[in-house]
Amino acid sequence: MECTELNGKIKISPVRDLDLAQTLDCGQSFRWIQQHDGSFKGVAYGKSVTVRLENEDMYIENADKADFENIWYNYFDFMLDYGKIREEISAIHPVLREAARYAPGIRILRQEPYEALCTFIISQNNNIKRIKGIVQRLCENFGEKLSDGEFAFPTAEKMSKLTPDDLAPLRAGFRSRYLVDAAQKVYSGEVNLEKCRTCDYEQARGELMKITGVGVKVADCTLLFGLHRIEAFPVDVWMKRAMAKLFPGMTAEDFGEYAGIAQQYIFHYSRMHPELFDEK
DNA sequence: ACCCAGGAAATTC
DNA sequence: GAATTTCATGGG
Repeated sequence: MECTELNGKIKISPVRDLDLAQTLDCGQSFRWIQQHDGSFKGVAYGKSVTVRLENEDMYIENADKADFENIWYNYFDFMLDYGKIREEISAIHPVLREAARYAPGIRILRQEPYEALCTFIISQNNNIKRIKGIVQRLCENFGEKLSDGEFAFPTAEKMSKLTPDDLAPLRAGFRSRYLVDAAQKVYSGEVNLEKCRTCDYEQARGELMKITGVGVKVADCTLLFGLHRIEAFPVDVWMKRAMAKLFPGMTAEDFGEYAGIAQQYIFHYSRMHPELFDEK
């Protein structure tokens, strides 16, 4: 994989096993917006960029080679061979093979841990469209304004000094006090996110669940999408239905060390085929 | 008006 | 302890 830089833009090639819509708009990140020309505009790690993919050529506007090496190579998880992983987990179950074949361009992003934590706190008993709106208002109200007018995700330090009432403009409802609690525990060090990257999985879950508003599912999403624990297997309402109907008798452990990637194939496949779950 | 949304806390049994 | 209700908000 080569990265070349030309006037404020980089080109990465060849890029395989990536589809921007499947990856950026599949409910793991809430900050990417598809433009009319098919490209995606978003902010991560305090950088506002526009990303497009033409065959195996990927272009990132407003980035240089250093950004690629420090941020985007990791963000898009380019060190993992998803073709090989897809092949491996397709052998586990024929329906999983079908789900993986349906959206082979899904990758698990390496998002900022604190952002993943907050966005999945917001996600509870909520829908993706409204989650995006709340996250956008959170950034506009409390994130650093970037040079192009976009906003970074706010820091735990900034949010730790707020009250739930300060978050009223987000219209996040009962989740506001959860966000403040998360910010305070992360900023004070009572919850150590970086430790959760490498420690025992159950221990990591327990660490995150010290936060009010974080249960098993939000903890698993934080671990998968923010700390790249790809063995994590978050089970939401869609996954509950999918497991009951498509994988009866199976559990997270049956999906192996790449369970989180399998989960995302299954989640996306299920959402795109709601008719599978009609009638009881 | 009713039901649901990438759940978890609070209350009740 | 396990099962049920409640929690804000918005869209279908």
